[in-house]
Amino acid sequence: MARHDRTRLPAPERRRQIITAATRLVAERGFWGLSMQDVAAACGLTVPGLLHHVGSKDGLLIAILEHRDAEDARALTELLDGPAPTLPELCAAVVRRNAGQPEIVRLFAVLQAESLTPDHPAHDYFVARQQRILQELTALAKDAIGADASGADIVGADVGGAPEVLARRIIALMDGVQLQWLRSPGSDLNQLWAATAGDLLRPTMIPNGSGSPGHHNRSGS
Amino acid sequence: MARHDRTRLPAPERRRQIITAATRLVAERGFWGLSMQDVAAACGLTVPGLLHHVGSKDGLLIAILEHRDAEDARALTELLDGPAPTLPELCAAVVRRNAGQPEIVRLFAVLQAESLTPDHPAHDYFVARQQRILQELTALAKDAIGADASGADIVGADVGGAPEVLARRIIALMDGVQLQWLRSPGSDLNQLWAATAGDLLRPTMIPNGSGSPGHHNRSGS
DNA sequence: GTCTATAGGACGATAGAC
DNA sequence: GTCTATCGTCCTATAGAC
Repeated sequence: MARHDRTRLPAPERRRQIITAATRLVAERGFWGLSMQDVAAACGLTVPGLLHHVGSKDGLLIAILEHRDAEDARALTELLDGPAPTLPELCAAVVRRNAGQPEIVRLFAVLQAESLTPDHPAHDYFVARQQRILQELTALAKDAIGADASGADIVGADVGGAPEVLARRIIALMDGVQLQWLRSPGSDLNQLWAATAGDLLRPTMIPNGSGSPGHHNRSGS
Repeated sequence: MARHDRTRLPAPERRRQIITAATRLVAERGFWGLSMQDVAAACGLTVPGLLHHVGSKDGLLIAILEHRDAEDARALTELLDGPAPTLPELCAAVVRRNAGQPEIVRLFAVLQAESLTPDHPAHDYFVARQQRILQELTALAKDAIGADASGADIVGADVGGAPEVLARRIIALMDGVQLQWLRSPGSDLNQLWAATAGDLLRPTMIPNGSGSPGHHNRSGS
């Protein structure tokens, strides 16, 4: 139907439209299952028209991830400009945000698994992302544990690796809970997280939410 | 080179070879990224030769998953024929087994994410699998909690009470830890699990543990 | 900035010989 | 049980007109 009668959008707006549509499609089929033709069709474009904006299929994926990074950074600064949140508060905030954008969470879940192999175009991105998140959360965990006198025994009473262990635990729980959430259409992520992980952190970490984070945690998975 | 000089294997043996090779390739690229040509090449076959055995691409995936089910069932009965293990013991046993077959773990990680969308050929399989595992683990968790004196009144009250929450927590942690393991080539899954989740279950499940899992909440499913 | 046209492969699957 | 040959479809990407 709509062949020539499509409005010619300005480039930035068109780009946003492309990224939005592509995000949904990548979330559904992964990168290997994504077809440029489908993306173009979803935007009312032809394939060459689409390629004019993103250069290549890999370029499209990179554009998606960069756009996601920008959005996350924006949302996070907004999230952290109030009083410094405690670790469980921060987790809850991230979960609350993710609960409203299942498409994005699914995008990261699919790409994170798909990109485990080194030749995936998003492999390096996700390795770097994983390291960054682990570092940031570990720093926050260090503050949280330091503020809690009895915190040592729930975290493991083990070596000095306690903060990193706690960070890894949180990341693992978040990833796993989100997967369960995505597979159960009726469920609510906030509720699922509170039930599954809430009282795992709260009674241990909560006393006086002090500490000066200055670190960022990115949402996603 | 090797064109006609390939040994003509008997069907069952050839089938096993195909499934083994395909398992590795699906683990690397997912189902959408899998090409029958690659599978055929890995087996020293042409594509029609491969299709003769598995019927179609979907048929190949089903064959892979069915073979996996059979293997898992075999390993599990072997695992459970001794004295009934406690919940953390069972977890450790599963982790120990998975640590030896990263390829299989990766297969499930990739397919589990990829099959979140309903039109994926393995969607129904993974929904059923998730339900089955949740039920089994919940039953075990009920026993574990029942053995805890302080948890006597936990069960009941609400729909999907404490045992299911514990089961979900274990599943989430396992999925998340395995993802972290797969992304860090040097790491050891047993160690990672013990550090991240080990003492999360032990102090809670032992009669005198000070853990307090008394928490009612509903979790969607 | 978007189009038509087309190149150039790779894909899954079928038919039929051996 | 495996092959050769081939079909039709889909893909990413390029060239050049408007």
